[in-house]
Amino acid sequence: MRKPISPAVVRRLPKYYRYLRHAKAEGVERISSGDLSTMSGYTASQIRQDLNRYGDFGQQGYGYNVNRLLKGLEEILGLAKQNRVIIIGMGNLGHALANSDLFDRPSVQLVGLFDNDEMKKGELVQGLPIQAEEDLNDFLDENEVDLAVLTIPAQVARPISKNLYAKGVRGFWNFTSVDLKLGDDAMVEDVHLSESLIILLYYMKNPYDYKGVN
Amino acid sequence: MRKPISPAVVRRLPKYYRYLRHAKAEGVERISSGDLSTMSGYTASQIRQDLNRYGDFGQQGYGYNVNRLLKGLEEILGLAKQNRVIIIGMGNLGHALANSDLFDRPSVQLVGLFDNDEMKKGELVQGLPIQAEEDLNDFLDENEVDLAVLTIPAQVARPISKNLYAKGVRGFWNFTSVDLKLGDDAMVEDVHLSESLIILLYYMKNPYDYKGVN
DNA sequence: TAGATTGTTAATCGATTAACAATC
DNA sequence: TAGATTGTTAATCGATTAACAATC
Repeated sequence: MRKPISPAVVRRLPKYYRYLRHAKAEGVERISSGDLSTMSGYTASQIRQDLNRYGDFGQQGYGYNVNRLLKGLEEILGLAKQNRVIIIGMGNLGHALANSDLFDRPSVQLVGLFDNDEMKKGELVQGLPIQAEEDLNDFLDENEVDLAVLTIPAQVARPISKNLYAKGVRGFWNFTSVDLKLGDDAMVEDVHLSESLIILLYYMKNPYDYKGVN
Repeated sequence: MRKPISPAVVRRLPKYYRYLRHAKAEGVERISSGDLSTMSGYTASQIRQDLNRYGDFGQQGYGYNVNRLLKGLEEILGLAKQNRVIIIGMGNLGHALANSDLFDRPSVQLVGLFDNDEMKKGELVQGLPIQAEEDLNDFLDENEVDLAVLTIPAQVARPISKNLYAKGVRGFWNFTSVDLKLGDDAMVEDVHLSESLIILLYYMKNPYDYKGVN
């Protein structure tokens, strides 16, 4: 099997995807690594290296066909696949995510919302009723769930995530400030807002260390 | 002046801070790089390298004094300084952030909330009234603002951020899917939720590339 | 003192950039 | 064909790890 692809590369892929969608929206049909470099700030060399790991999307003397590369990236990024998603914790952040456009793509389909607050039970968000957390296990037994969004308090993050994992959930979008400890086949993507804000404070205090975003 | 510190190091600092706070909460008074390694998954060697860039927090044969290192990190991270913060865009996400505990620290003080929806004008969130965006310029003229949280639609991100920059704001916590183009002395920290979710989908599709969080 | 653990240099590893032949 | 631009190797750069002397 091919060598694992480093996180550095993986984190650039959604950016390439975004720039390409932008180019396409502007009617661009073909694009060179140089063009993408101008848009993204990455070097053309790096962009060619990155894309070349995944196949022969380019053509010498021509560049990349925008549609073809977009299709390729959608396949690579897993956007072609459908994932069934639940949100655990319907506080302000859970509501914000449920109501955002993040789950408008077919690749991520919201199928359940859960909160342990009895008052919220039955409230409709995006057409889905908020369910009690005590109903979670039954729900997981009866429905396939691929991905869980964790917008719960830090104290309950470990036990709830372990339970979800035991019930077969393998994708975790983790908004809690806790490092989850799950099996090797659990995929965890952290959004540590508190750390992100602290990093901004650091650079405001130490602008000398700031290299610019990207 | 010292060599600029790489983003890789900077992004680990808030984690060290979190682990230390956790250790302190459990009554730990001194801690070795080996202990921190167990907690964080980073190598002890790397932790010593990182901390050593900022001063002599450790002591041979003893390790690090938790309180002393915490104090040091607070200073380094800019948590000792007060920053005046406004949120632009009081949709679901703006509300969620305003109501979160992120702004409970003295280092980040919420001083203004803005939204262009007339219906929201005057609504109190955390004791602050939501103001119309047309009042933003006056507000910026009369009040010092260090940091702006951008929870606005992508289309208006560029002009609004440029305006804020022109009025002296230098810290930008950017939740839009747009790369801001501001002066070199603007510090931008992006939270690209859409990209974060796509990265999770990528790893769910390509678990072989996943190295575990941290 | 003996044991523990840091500070710091040197070695290694990996990621980025440069260069250019291949080729459309 | 001439020009453009990729694919890909080699060179460079930077970050991580290993090792161990310093020292508490």
